[in-house]
Amino acid sequence: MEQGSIPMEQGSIPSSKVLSVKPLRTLRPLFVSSAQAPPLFTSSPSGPFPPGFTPFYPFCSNAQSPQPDQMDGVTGHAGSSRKRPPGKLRKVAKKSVGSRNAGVSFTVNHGNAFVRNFIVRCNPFSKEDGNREMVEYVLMTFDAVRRRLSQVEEAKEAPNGSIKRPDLKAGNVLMSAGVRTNMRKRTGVPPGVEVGDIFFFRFEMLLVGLHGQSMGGIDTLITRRGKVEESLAVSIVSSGYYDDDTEDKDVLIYSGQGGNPISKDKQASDQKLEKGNLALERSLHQANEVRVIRGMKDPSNTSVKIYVYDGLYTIKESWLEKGKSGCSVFKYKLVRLPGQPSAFADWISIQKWKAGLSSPVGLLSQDLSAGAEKITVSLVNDVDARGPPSYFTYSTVLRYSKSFNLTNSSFGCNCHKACQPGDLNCSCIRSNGGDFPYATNGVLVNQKPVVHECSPTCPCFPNCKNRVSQTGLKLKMEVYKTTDKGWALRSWDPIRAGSFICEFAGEVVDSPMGMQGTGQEDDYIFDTSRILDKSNKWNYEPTLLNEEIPDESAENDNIPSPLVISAKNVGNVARFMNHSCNPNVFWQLVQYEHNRESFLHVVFFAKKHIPPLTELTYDYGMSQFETRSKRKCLCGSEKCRGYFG
DNA sequence: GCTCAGTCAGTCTT
DNA sequence: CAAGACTGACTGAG
Repeated sequence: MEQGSIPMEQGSIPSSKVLSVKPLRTLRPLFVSSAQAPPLFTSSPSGPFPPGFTPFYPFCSNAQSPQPDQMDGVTGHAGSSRKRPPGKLRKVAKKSVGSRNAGVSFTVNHGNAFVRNFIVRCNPFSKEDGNREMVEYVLMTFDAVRRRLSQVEEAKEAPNGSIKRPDLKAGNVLMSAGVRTNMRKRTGVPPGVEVGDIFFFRFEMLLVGLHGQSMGGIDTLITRRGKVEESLAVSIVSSGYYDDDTEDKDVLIYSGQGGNPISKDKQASDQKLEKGNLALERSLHQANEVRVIRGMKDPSNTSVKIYVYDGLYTIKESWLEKGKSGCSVFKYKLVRLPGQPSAFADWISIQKWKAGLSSPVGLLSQDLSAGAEKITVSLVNDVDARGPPSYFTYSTVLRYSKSFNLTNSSFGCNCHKACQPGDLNCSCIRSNGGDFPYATNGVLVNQKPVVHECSPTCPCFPNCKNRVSQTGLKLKMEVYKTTDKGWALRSWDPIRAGSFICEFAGEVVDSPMGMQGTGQEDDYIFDTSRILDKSNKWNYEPTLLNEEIPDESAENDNIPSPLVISAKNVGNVARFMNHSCNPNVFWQLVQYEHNRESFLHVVFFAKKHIPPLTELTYDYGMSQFETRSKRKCLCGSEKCRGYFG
């Protein structure tokens, strides 16, 4: 498959082989009407808008969204090919029941957006039976609260003592606030959860109704057969705590529960045919569908465990055998039902690719970056016979033609180790409003106008946790060809929400205006002044944690000037990221110094947990002006605006 | 730098 | 209500 690295220098291959690739980006240069206009302005379609902007929102086109169903699966990867379960969306009923009951359940009289949002979404109906939107909402809310609790704990500012387990605390907060879904237990798929979805905490699976135990590996459902009540197994988690056999992608040999010594001074014991084990035995005879969740190590951080929903299995056999401790252990053989999208199987394939035991179909180049990145970037085309993308120079950094003067430069901290969360003597932390912007594992806590990172000029250690975006690519990326959207970007590694993905590298240009009319249309423009739809809030909700709503107006006054970047001739993997109206990635401005001058960077972070081989997309936003170049959006999401650009 | 085993506080369901 | 289910972040040895 490997055909050597793709040419990075012009002239090394015949020009006939440099294909004119279909534009990935359909951004068009735009005029900034007012120098005073805040560049980071975001707004709902109803405004308000700042002076100098004329917003254009083609939201009305939802009903005639040009997204054909047959687009599902065309790219042949997990992200776009997953099938929505045959849902009982019951939209009409949901609306009427929800609006009638919501006010009864929640008589909170807060006028804030979260409470309104919360009442609409977390109505009794959507708590019992979910959908994709509800599942994503619950997961985003959980992680935002968890990140905030983690941030507060690390700064040792926790108001009610220490929070050793922010995941459990966040789970507790959401449970008591009723932010959960699919509470009605069921066999089969909880609506809104998709095969291949990944989870970083047991609580996440509990909150979306995938697995209803905060610790237990076997979840059961009590059923009635005539007068007899009995429990069936509905989902299991294979976590590595017992000796399960997880070698086969379609078969799982699962151990029953119990018998493991809880502490060092306790003895192992024989497992008993009771509780979960009994339920599994009944499910063997009932042959009901059992959800299987496979826990495994995060390949890019082995101290982190990830749970992968691998779809429905049925139990084919059970037996009793002697475990390593010499005690009896129940074993259950589960076989995956055919016709489901691949999930765990992808993880096995990726392992083999990484180990060099096999290659993905259509591999054109081992490293698109030609050594520029610390980790290789694969180039794959398994949809047609064409070659690599058109020529560009791979650069990992943003190139400024002139310095970018920022009025609020602070020129670094004086910390001499790693900067410590909660240390208000650190000027970099003070620049971030006192909150350390990143929590454990380097996840961004909140979106904000600008994140201030420590710089190479700061005396703190290079491993200071406030340099997340400067450490280079950490994820194994793949640039791959789609059938309808040109080239696209995805990761072989799973990505946790809030994780750093990459910077938008390229050349800073004065204004996209220069390109107009020259016939040199630039489809690789990134412009911070484009309007984003922020209806899906990513940040944590202060009212859930009884916190005051912070006043960010002061911070907004210091928003830097618009930043326009072209990645047409120079760029990194970010130039291959496509637009989506329901994206899994967002961008964030990050500022740090170099040679005593401050520079802005556009940095991408994961909005949700992203399974391997899922296309990475972000919202390109809307030009403030009506332009001729608005393009049909091919994102395929339910809330697709129809057009973008 | 990396992996592994050990430690321990922690929360839901039955 | 107590028992039982096992996690996740961290620490220190190898």
